[in-house]
Amino acid sequence: MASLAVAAAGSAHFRPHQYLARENERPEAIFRIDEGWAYRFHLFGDGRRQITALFLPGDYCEPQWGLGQCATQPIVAITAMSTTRIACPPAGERSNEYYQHLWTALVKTIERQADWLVSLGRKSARERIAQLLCEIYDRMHDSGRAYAQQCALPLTQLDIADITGLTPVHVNRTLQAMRLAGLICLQSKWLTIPDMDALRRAARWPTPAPDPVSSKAEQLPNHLDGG
Amino acid sequence: MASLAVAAAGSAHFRPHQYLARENERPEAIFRIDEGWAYRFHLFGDGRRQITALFLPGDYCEPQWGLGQCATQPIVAITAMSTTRIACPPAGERSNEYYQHLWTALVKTIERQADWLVSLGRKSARERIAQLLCEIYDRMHDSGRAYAQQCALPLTQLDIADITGLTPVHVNRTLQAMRLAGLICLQSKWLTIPDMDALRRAARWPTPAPDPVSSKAEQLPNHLDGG
DNA sequence: CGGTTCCTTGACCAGTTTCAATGCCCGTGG
DNA sequence: CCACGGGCATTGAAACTGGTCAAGGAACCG
Repeated sequence: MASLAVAAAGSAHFRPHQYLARENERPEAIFRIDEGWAYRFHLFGDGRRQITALFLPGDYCEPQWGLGQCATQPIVAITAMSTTRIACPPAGERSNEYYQHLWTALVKTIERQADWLVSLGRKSARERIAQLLCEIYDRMHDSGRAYAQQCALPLTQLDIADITGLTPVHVNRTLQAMRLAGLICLQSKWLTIPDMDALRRAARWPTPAPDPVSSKAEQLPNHLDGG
Repeated sequence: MASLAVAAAGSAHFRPHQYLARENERPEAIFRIDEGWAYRFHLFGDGRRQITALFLPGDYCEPQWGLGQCATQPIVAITAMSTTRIACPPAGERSNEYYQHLWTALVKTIERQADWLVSLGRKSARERIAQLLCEIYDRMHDSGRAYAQQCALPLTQLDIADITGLTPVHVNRTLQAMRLAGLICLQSKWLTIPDMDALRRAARWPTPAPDPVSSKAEQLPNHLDGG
């Protein structure tokens, strides 16, 4: 994707666990990620944590700042990162190109979050983890950072737990089961997917359309009949 | 909020359970909702369903169509609806006002989804339902449709289940417990909240910042120390 | 090489689901 | 006017997925 080179204003680097933004802070620039990973999260007073977005190389972090919004959730680096700063111009000086570019990124964010809502709301532990790995692989692939069936995966099991809404212990057990089933191979922060289709099936993602012949009416919510 | 009257092009009405959009359809207009409720959802082949967005009066449905995207998930009306159509102009004819207006709506969507991710990933049944009711009340209040401590709530318990990622049976039990606890009063599609603060506390929402004095380091994930 | 972080495993527990059945409410039609 | 039927709410009992607590071991880093 052509990037917003016009507005580029220098670069920024972050170390692991360093904050890219804190809650209620007004960022003065959007970061285009050239290298490294980060995540957005919510932390409860009692220690529960939920990660609500993953930022991979090629992503904008975060496009919604472009209209002068405050950051609503903190963002921290997972790995060392190198990014390009894209200044947030005042209202009068925003080009159509600027809007369209970030708009596209916003829409992608919404779609990914919607997929995640489905995952957290209705999928089993194995399905959630499979979906996460599929999504990560696809995104790494799309940005040219996957090789053969492999890509980097710098997440700890605790991170995976806080993305998928599970406990680290259960993530561990589920990963082991998936390894045993030959679905994945995961060692030293490196992910190998021997059979992508199998993993996608395990994730129920992307969702294959239900067969219109075999799917009987009674197995669907019957108030979805289209009025 | 000033609406995009400029681009308004007639109105559209829907009956309960009628589709506003189907998957992979390219909508020719955005609907500004004047009256009625709708939701976006994902349906699995095996019957599981997850609702990923709720559209209430005053909302745009869906701002992301404004760039010519396809609908990625179907949307159906909950109640009878009346809406105003807002044409999606081709790339060359989009005003800055158009972009800013819908941008704001997109960002709000992202924030609501992020809150929902936290809810589905880390909250108990009671917290999720409390959060849902808080959010609905707030949104109805903001659009001038709440009176005293009350507002309409045209959702069935099955709908609530598919929003909160629970089973209808458990929603029923949890609602009863909340009624018993005096947190809510819910009858004939009408919601009364005797004590908004109590309900907000039950929802852990909006999240009160953890007390910097009493929150010891060891009860927080210790890799969030800011690098 | 010492300390910290992360992974792994076991035993037990709890919140939520599943299955099944009953009853209510309400719109429809005889 | 009342019987019927469908969707929805309610309840109980049993099962299960995933959570909690606890401890040992491997891997990593300065």
